[in-house]
Amino acid sequence: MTESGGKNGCVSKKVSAPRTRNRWGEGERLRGEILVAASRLLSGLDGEDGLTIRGVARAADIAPASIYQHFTDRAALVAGLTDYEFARLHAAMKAARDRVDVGDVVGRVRAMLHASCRFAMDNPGHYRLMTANGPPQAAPGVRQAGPLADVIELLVDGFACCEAAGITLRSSARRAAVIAFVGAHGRVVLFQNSAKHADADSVTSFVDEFLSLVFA
Amino acid sequence: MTESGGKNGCVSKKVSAPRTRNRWGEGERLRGEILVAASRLLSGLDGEDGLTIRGVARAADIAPASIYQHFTDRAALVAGLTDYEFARLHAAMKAARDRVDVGDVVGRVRAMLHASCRFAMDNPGHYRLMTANGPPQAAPGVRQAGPLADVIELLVDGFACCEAAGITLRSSARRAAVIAFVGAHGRVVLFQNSAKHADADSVTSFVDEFLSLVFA
DNA sequence: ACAGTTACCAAACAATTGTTCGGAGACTTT
DNA sequence: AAAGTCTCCGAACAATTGTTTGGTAACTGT
Repeated sequence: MTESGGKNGCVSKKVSAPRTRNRWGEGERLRGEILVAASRLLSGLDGEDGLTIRGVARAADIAPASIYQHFTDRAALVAGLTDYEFARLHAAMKAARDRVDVGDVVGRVRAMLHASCRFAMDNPGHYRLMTANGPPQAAPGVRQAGPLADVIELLVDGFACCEAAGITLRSSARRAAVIAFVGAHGRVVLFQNSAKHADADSVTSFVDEFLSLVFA
Repeated sequence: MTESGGKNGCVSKKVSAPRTRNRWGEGERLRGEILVAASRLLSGLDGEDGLTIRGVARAADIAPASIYQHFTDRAALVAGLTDYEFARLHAAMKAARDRVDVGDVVGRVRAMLHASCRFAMDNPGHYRLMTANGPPQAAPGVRQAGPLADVIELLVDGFACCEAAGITLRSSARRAAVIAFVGAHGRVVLFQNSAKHADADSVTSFVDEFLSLVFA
């Protein structure tokens, strides 16, 4: 209770005792820093219960009140963080895909799936947050399917390229994309529930086997 | 809200104002009721944040202190609830399997998967709780793989029966079980994230298509 | 140099949480 | 009937939470 003290809170690292510096002209900047701090904090403790306004403020080394300039609510915060994380995943998959030669169509799909798995395994808390909140969108119809759809669309494109290259799928491209993504996701969840986190490679190899099922 | 009041909480149904009845001889009975109440409460709001000691006590219409006779901690409560839910899932799958003729080996596997999907779709909060807490088992080695392993073993048995009946799989029975379970789980998650919860049948049909991939 | 805007914060508010302690009431034993 | 035990509860404790209000410092335009 009184440990906040006011002057010098005896926290572990940067006490931030007097106060943090200010910046000018870019109010939007703090928003990004808040998101980054929230992301880092979510990495530490993987439960979404720890994602509290005050906790984020502590992680970002700012005052709790400062968050309300950029997020009206705690709900808005987690929504913003969810979008942020989805953007990260989307970017990671895209980058992994573009790192593979354009001719290797199935290699590009595999790269995207592997990137997705790695993202999910590296930050389980984020992944849980992303998959936890889907339907409850009170806003009257601006977006309907959530940012998850964009990620899947990435895979649909990849499979469509495979089809265009003459490779036959055992389902439609969209169906194959859903199968692949869903399989990868499920396997990662299983990985996180297994006691021994020893082999992360087994997950990617599983994904490969999975892909061989939808092809051919 | 101030509706808690203090003296007389004006809750909706049974105010439980004076006090609840007592029972005799069976102290273990309340434990079950607590679990049931917690399960029901988790159904209402699907976040695991709402799973608070006081909330469970409110749902069970008992005093918060009464919980500590059966669960030392809040952690112990959620652990107990997790086990309880896994047992429910296990029982549901087993029952669905046994409802199919013993000769129809693939039908039995399908029944188990469908039961798993239905369970997950009917109670998303429970399912999230189950999949959220896997590894952190501080107890020195009584059980290692968690109750999820039992569920998967059920499927492994099913696929093994398929193999014994002469049906060829595209992977080993254990691998096929993991693939099938993981796919079903992932598909359900996707279903929960899709805005329109319209078609629950599409999930089960997806599972069927999925199964046709591991067979043949 | 003055007002105006931007960017941030300290302190307080009401509410809720986990947990503990000392009892009550119902039943059994003696 | 007295003592004992089992089962449960009321009330309090300290801590933490989301959110609001009223500022203060930095920087801008004029």
